[in-house]
Amino acid sequence: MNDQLAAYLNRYATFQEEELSLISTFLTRKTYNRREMVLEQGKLCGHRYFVLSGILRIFHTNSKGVEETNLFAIENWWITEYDSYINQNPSLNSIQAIEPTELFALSKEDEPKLLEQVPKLERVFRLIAENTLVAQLRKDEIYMKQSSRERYYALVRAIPNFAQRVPQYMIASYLNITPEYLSEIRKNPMT
Amino acid sequence: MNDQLAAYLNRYATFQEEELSLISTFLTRKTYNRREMVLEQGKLCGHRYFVLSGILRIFHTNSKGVEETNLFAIENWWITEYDSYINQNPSLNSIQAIEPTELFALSKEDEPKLLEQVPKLERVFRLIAENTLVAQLRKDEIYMKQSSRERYYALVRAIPNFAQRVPQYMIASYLNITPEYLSEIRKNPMT
DNA sequence: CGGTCTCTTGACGGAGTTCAAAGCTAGTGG
DNA sequence: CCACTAGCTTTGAACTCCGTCAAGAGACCG
Repeated sequence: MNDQLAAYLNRYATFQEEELSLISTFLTRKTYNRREMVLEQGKLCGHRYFVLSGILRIFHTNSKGVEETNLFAIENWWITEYDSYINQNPSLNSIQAIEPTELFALSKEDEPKLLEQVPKLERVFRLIAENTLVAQLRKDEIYMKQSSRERYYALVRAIPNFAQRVPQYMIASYLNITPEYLSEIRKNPMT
Repeated sequence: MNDQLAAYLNRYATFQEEELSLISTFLTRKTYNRREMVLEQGKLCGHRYFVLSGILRIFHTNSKGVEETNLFAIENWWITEYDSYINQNPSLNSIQAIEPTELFALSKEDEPKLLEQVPKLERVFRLIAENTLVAQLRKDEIYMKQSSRERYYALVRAIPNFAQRVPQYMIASYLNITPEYLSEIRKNPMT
């Protein structure tokens, strides 16, 4: 079992070496290049992903042909296109590697088998979902009630180097502002 | 066991009558009047709630003394102040009944005991958490990328009678617009 | 019925958008 | 290893959505 994932899982429950090895057999390690697609808009999302290194983004192209970035995932995050993965609807979003990215993939078909063999993971996956929900609710509060400038600096403070690793137009879309206005914000940090 | 909750749980897994009765013993049924507080801002949130009838809202009073409503919960929703419940931080939000409301409460201390006695619920709670996350992500997409007018009508369409059951200033806050502007939107439905 | 809470109206201002064009940068191929 | 080019970022002017403030009109409760 990969050390990084083992350390991650042990934050949620205590796993024996054999359990970790067993879990490994259900995971596929994959590598993506810069800008490579992990999932295409319109397809079914059949996997959950655990990011080992790099950055993924979830986005779609809207009716005007403009990309809208909804989520990022960095190291040590589980991510998937939840609606498509859970309800097996065609995915409204694509998933793309921004940097060269390494990840583990767990398939939708394997998930129930894995949970049967390692029931402890049922709880771990619940806790992950709940923590993701708390993070999303926190994002909500920040993005609903704060100004664009505050949202930008909240993001920059939260993740060091993020602004250097991700193109500005993706950050602008995630923050729900235009690239032009983000450019202005960066020019005058503290009006 | 209450029929309504039994029907709800059976959507996620198959439960025997004895299991349902056992679950019942962990739940406390409570009734709240219009405008009564279920949880006060600043306290620890020690329960999850399943709404049988009525409406709850999660809100807080900001530094300017203005109420900000973050979430509503109607019939057949589980709700709690997630950050406080999960991480046992003092709650940043209050929970309040908008209408006379009936609910079941499950306490934080009882939850592990219940899950031990009915392990099947581990999976059910995971699915509930994941569905709540999907709903929240969907809200995010709508509220980040659509205009105030579109957000309002999306909400009205999604939940029949909602605008009649909830005061406008709470809806305005939830939609992140001023009551004044919501009033104008309602005056000119389709500019 | 009286008072408080809620909703509406209107004038004004500012944060953020749109559009168009120019300036950079970083991959790509020669 | 350099030059080209496509894509990204910056600039600026005009415009618009929506917030703020203040005052009035309903509506609901005891």
